[in-house]
Amino acid sequence: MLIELDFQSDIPIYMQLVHAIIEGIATGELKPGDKLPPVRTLAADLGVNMLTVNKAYQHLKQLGFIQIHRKKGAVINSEEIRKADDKFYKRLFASLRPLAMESVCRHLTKSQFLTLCSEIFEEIELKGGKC
Amino acid sequence: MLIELDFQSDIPIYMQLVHAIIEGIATGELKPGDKLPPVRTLAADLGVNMLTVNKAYQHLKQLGFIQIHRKKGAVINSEEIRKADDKFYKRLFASLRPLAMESVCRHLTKSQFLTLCSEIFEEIELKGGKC
DNA sequence: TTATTTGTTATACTATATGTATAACAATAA
DNA sequence: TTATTGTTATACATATAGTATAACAAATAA
Repeated sequence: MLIELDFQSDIPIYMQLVHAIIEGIATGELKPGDKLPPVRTLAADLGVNMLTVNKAYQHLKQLGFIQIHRKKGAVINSEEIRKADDKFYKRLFASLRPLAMESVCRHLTKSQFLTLCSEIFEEIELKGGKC
Repeated sequence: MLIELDFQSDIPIYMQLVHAIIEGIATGELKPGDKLPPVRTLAADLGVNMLTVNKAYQHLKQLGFIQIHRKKGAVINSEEIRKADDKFYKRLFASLRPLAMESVCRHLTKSQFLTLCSEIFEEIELKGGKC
């Protein structure tokens, strides 16, 4: 799995890592039971500190996407465990709201906004994700 | 215009302010030419520091939503100035992507995601916004 | 011209977040 | 037992967020 980091981005490195791995799960590249690389290995590969990778893994664990065992390492969770719950809906809604608001201010129609969203989902389908 | 802040939120206060004002513009509550309160006044009303409000105004100016004059204060820009440009599309896309990815991981279908977005736009329309 | 309003800037301080660098600790599978 | 792996601790640097005060600067209105 190829992970590209943008060290100039205002998005923290550990968050970019979280996003990359979630994208891997969404597209089916990472399947339940798959192992993530050891923190030391991934840190070396990406040229970042071990603790940065560890922070990303902890975050993914918190979100329910992986389980972490000593020695076994980080493993992708089963699909059941990561189902959308009320907490997620609230977070999703709270994230989408300001984006929609600014879009309306900038004269994007509802239709244009939905089309943009559709494009993202089509990209996921193209890579093998089911949605 | 009523602005409610959540001091416990992980979203910075100045950013919550930015969102609130953008929402006001989206719904039509704030129209081109309308004045925002002086930084001191708004800061006092909200119980935050003057510089926090100033930061929000600077951010809104940067985004093209307001103009700031000495003495006259902050004024909502004309609709033309805040049209969506390539920079905004990129930002919007970059923000939507991880949300869509995580949604797919949590078994939201494309259709469910689009419905959720639609609800937000309907809320905007209900409040008088055009989209 | 003068006074007032308003945004702007400067300084200082606190707390938190992000990231690096090292090193040691602890569990567990082989 | 040993090697691997996650975990934790320290220390450090930098940036962000927010508060508190105060002074500066422009522009409008009297």
